[in-house]
Parts: sequence; C-alpha cells; structure tokens
Amino acid sequence: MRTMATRARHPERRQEPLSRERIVGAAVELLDAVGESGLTFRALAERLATGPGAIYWHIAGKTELLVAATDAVVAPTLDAADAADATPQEAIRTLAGDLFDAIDDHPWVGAQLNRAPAPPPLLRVLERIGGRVQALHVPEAAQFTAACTLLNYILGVAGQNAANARTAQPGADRGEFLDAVASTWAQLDPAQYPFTRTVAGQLRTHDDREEFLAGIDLILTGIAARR
Amino acid sequence: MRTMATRARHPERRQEPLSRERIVGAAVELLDAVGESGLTFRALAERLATGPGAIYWHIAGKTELLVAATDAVVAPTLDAADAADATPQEAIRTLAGDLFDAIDDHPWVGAQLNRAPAPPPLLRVLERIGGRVQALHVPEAAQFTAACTLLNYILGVAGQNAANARTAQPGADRGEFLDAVASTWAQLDPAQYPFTRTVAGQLRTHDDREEFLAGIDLILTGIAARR
DNA sequence: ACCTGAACACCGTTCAAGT
DNA sequence: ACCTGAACACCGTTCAAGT
Repeated sequence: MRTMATRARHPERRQEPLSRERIVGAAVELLDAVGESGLTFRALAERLATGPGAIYWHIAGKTELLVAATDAVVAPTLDAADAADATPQEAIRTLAGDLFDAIDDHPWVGAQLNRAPAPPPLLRVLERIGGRVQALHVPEAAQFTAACTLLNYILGVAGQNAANARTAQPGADRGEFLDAVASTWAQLDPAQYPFTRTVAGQLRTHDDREEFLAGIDLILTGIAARR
Repeated sequence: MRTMATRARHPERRQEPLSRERIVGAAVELLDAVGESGLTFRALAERLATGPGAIYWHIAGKTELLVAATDAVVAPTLDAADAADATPQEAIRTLAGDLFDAIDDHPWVGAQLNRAPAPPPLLRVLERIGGRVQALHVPEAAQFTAACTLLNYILGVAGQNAANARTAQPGADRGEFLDAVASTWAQLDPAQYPFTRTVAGQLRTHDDREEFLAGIDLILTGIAARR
C-alpha cells in the first residue's frame, strides 16, 4: 500500500520501460545534438539510464538503429509533403524542398541515406518521386531513369550536406563555413582550377536551398524536353 | 665489405623505406581487396612490414590517408579522360563514364567522395565538368548550377555503388546482387509501393552503366533546353 | 630523421547473471 | 521477458624508446 502510494506520487520519476520507440527517439536526439560520431551505445545507454546491453534486446545492432533513426525523420517529412492540388512539377519541387529542410535540420540523415543500399527511407523517397514522374506522363521506359536521376541528385546533395556538417565546428554557422570554403577555392591555382575559382564567389551569394532546387528544376526541364 | 656484397645480392629482399607513396599504394590495394572495413592501421602496417606508429610519420591520420587513396584513383582517371576532339556533351559523357568505371573498380571511392566537404578529388571533378559546361556556352550565371547538378548526381550514384559493394557478399557478382534487390522490391506492399514494384523488373534488365549515363544525358538535355 | 611496438582511450557486441 | 554491466575483441592514435 505504501509503496504504491509512493509510486503514484512520483510518476515522473518512474523510468518508462525501454522500447524500440524510446531508443530510436533518443538516438535521433543524440545524433542531432552531437553528430554521427556522438552516437554511441554507451552514450545512448546513459541517456536511457540503462546499460549498453539492454539496447540489444530491442534492436539488432547499430546499423538497424541508424536506419530506424533515419526513417523516423524521413517518413513524417514525406507524409507532410502531400500537397493536394499541385502540378507534378510543383509536387516534386515541394517534396524535394521538404526533404532538403529535413536533411538540413538533421544532417546525419544525408549520410545515412547513402550508407545502405536502398534502405527503407530511400525506397519511400523513390516511391514518391516515381509517382509524380508517372503523373508527368513520362513514357514508361523512361520513368525509371527520370526517378533515379532525381533521387541520385538528391542523394548527392544530402551526402555533401552531411559532410559539411561533419567538418564545420559546432559553433560556426553555415555562412561562416561557406565563407571559409569559398576562400579556399579562391586561393586555388588559377592554371589548374580556373572554373572552380571563378565560381567560388557564387558559393557565398547563393542560397543552398535555392541552388538545390535549381538543380531539381534543371532535371525536370530535361524530363519535359524528352517528352 | 661482406655485408655490402650480401645486400647487393639480395636487393629484392631489402625493404624499401616507407614513404607516403608506398603507404597510399598499399592502402588502395587493401581497400580493393577487403573493402572499407578492412583498411586498418594494423593491417596496413603488417602489409608494409612495420608497426602502426610508423605510418603516422608520413601521414597525419586515417582521414588524410583516405583522401590520398581516393585521389590516387581519381586523378589518373581524370587525366586519361581528355578526349581531344569531341563535343562538350561527348566529353562530359566520356568523363562520367570513366569515373563510373573507376568507381566500379574501386567502390570505396564512391563513399570517400561523399565523406569530406569538397576534398581534392572532388574539386578535380568539378573543375573538369565546369570547363565542359563553359564550352557548352551556358550563360555564366547558370554554369555553377549546371556543373553542381552533374556533380551531385555523380556523387549520388557513387554513394549508392559504394553502399551496394559494402553489402554484397564478396563472392556474389553484381548480377546476383541486383536480382536479390529486385526480388525484394517486387515483394513490397503493392498499396504502398506501386511505382517501385513496377520498376523492380528494370533493375534486372538494365545495365548500371547505361542507366547512369542515361541520367547524365537527361541533365545535359535540361542544360541544352535552357540555353 | 625515421621506425618500433606497447599502451591509452575508446568502440560495438556478447553473455552470464540477475529480476 | 527484460535488464545489467563486466568482459571480449577490436579500433585510431600517441609516445617513450630505439636506430
């Protein structure tokens, strides 16, 4: 009787039981807070107030954990990206933009999408893009190429985004980081890197997101021109 | 006198001194033979008949080693890709195809290009592509977008290629692996994944390399349509 | 100057032991 | 059924000691 009352009085101090959901949620928080290198079974166990071995009862290993964490970010993003009345082009643009925002908020997602061959979150993206490509009335034989081109382009940007986040010191904002990259490029040997030097200035003035969407538009233009 | 003669008689048994070149060369061999997870300072040291600490005299750490190994594959590939008389489109296609072959031979390169933000090998690729884009008479403001779109697409394919190589068991060839992926896709829930299911069959019949170049062509079409 | 290899501070993962 | 945490088999990296 006493112990029950005591428990009831401090419900917030009771540790909820471990679950796949709680573990994945804590992993996402940890990845957001300290980056890919910070996700450790020991750190995760400490955050969950348990031992590292406990996690293995719910999740097979680190690979599965990372896929689940990636899916936890990507799946809701895709569901939110369903604009009802829009042209297929607009829908693809919106989908890509939403994905960009999600990857911008969780840069480690960009690396994870590239780590496994077609993991569940990637299949989700392919499916969404494919559906929109069909709506564009692309001939069936060309649908696969069109969807994969868009997907691979998104993957490339996602990967670079993750690489940037890995390198940038946590303090500096993206503006400072891009400035640093741009000045490195500007100092390249003009004989060997004429184009990259010329283009270095645009790194500073261009908006990442706009630049990304401009690439999407370029591919969409290619798809339309083929039709 | 005796020792000198002995040395001269067995020159092939003398261990060449360590050098950055030898280390990087051994790293490439190790990566090709046993994959990314097999490149270890201990394994590398054993191959070089020395201790792990010796490597650090010549190379700052594992990151620098991986960048150097990647550059050792990419730089010669790019130099070989200089077709003198070709249209800019043909030149970009050739460049992309040669890169694909290099990444196909050394799948770990695909992952490394995505790991660091614009590492030297990536800048080389950007520069080459940029030069060809200029030759296409793309307006200056659009050159950056055009080159980055091509580059990011290549990066996406490269990353997926690396992911496939990481997963496929060393014994199986690519045909078997793609069959396995295709049959996984074919078993997806038709309600959730109609497009991916439809397209699963094309995974088997399509040639990776042709599919990759078809994406390059699609982007080139987009660039041409904008001009 | 260059190499050696033991030692340090970590990892992911396992597993006997507990509840 | 689920959790604990010590232990195992690794890592990258450092550094005193050698040549």
